Amino acid sequence: MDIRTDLALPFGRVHAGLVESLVDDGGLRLLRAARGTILTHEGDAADHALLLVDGWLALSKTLATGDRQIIDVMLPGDFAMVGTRLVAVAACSVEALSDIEYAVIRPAQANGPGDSRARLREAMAASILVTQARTSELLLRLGRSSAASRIAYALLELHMRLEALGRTRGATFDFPMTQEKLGEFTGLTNVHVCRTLRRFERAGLIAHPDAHSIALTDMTALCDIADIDLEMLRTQILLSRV
Amino acid sequence: MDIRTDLALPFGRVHAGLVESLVDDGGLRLLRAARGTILTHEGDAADHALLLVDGWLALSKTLATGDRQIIDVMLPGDFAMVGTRLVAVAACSVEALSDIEYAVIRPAQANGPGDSRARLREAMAASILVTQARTSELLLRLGRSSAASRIAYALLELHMRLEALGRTRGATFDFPMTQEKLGEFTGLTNVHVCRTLRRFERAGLIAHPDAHSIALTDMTALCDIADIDLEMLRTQILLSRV
DNA sequence: CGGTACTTTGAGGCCACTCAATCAGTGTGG
DNA sequence: CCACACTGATTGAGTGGCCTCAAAGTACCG
Repeated sequence: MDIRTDLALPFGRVHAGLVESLVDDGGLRLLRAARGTILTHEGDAADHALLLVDGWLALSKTLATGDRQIIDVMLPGDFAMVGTRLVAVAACSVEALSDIEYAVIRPAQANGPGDSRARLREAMAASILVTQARTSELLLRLGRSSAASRIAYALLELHMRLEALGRTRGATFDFPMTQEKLGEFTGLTNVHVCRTLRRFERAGLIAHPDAHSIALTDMTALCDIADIDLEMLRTQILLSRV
Repeated sequence: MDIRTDLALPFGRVHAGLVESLVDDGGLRLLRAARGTILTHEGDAADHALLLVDGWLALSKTLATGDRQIIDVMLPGDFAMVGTRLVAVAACSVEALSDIEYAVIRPAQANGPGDSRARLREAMAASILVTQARTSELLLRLGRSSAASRIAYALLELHMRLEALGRTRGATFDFPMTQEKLGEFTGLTNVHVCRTLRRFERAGLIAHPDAHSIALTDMTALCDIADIDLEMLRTQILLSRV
């Protein structure tokens, strides 16, 4: 299946085929990276954006103590502003959570003339706003919610976003993150993530069809734990009110 | 608010006198609100932005349980995207932390022609990026830092931003937030904020010249606790490397 | 088949929370 | 001018959620 045509979905406005037309322009070149690759270290010189075409990717920040926090998980079709012209330094590290396919977007490319460039700018702007909404929501959870609530929220958010991309099989989806990474995302230790997931599993809220998949078997209960209004989440976090 | 075409390309400096020239244009009207006023509730219909001219203002989100998290504190000169044309619903509540003076910016106004409008769009785009940087940094702290570290960080960030505005007297500045609000900002209870502040005060890290001011009397120690690189913070969070 | 990365489970400890009482400051109406 | 209400700060006692440390267990891969 060709992911690239799905790019339009989360925004409702970006036309299918955006990536193809940009590639055809000679403006974008698709790159690959293996799981675990760190594309950018925070603090590196950077004034570009990334377009993730396939796979999962994490934006994270690190304290001097070495503790890391994932700021946002990017899924296929998402943009990330790694650096800007104004501050040409990467604010976050960028790490591949799975094998990925992506493109680097340089300022000159986004600023170029032509219809496909204009659509690219629109898609980037929309993505920035959605990223901000997701980050705010995560901030709320980290500040105010229990471990169970945060993990339930993370799972539900990812399921919902993947569903909009057509990458779920019912309540089941591929989940390339380790418990360690899920801990970095939810502000917990890998040990406590494990305990919480096992608890969910014993309670019948989730299941592990195989090692790299997860199934949300009782989404109502999970929503309850996560303190989520699904409809609200869909419009605000996903922009999928089309 | 249609900033989409501008968002892609950041973006010059905000010129002094921007507000004045906009007001003179008749495009903006200055409004006032008293401390404690909630300008917008999250979920309200909204497609406008705010420009804070004077005072402090908080953007916050609330869980169904009633727990609130302040996402960002706005200081004079800051913009907040309350809603966008794409998602015409307020993602955050907007509350005055002090008596404030502000202006509402409607999409038509920001999109208008003229040099001052163009500068307004630039300033808004820059402000969005800086807000995102601040939010990410806060997220890192909420996920990974102790109470003392978070509070030290909050105080240092606010001092630094106020200093850039010329609103500090050395290490001292007016601080209109209650301990309750500081707790909402740092993800702590008012009780624990109190304990931590008293501990700082006894250790000589901060002082209370009067009821509504605070002095950071040992900034080096505070930076140490907050795990901050001051220079890094200045460039990334403040954009003041000029 | 050894090595490595990841998961799982137990034991124990600490940080921040809750509940609760007191104190200080500020404004308000009689 | 004082009594009262109300908001906010302070401090104590006790609890619990999540962390740390540690040891097995499991899956994958060369």
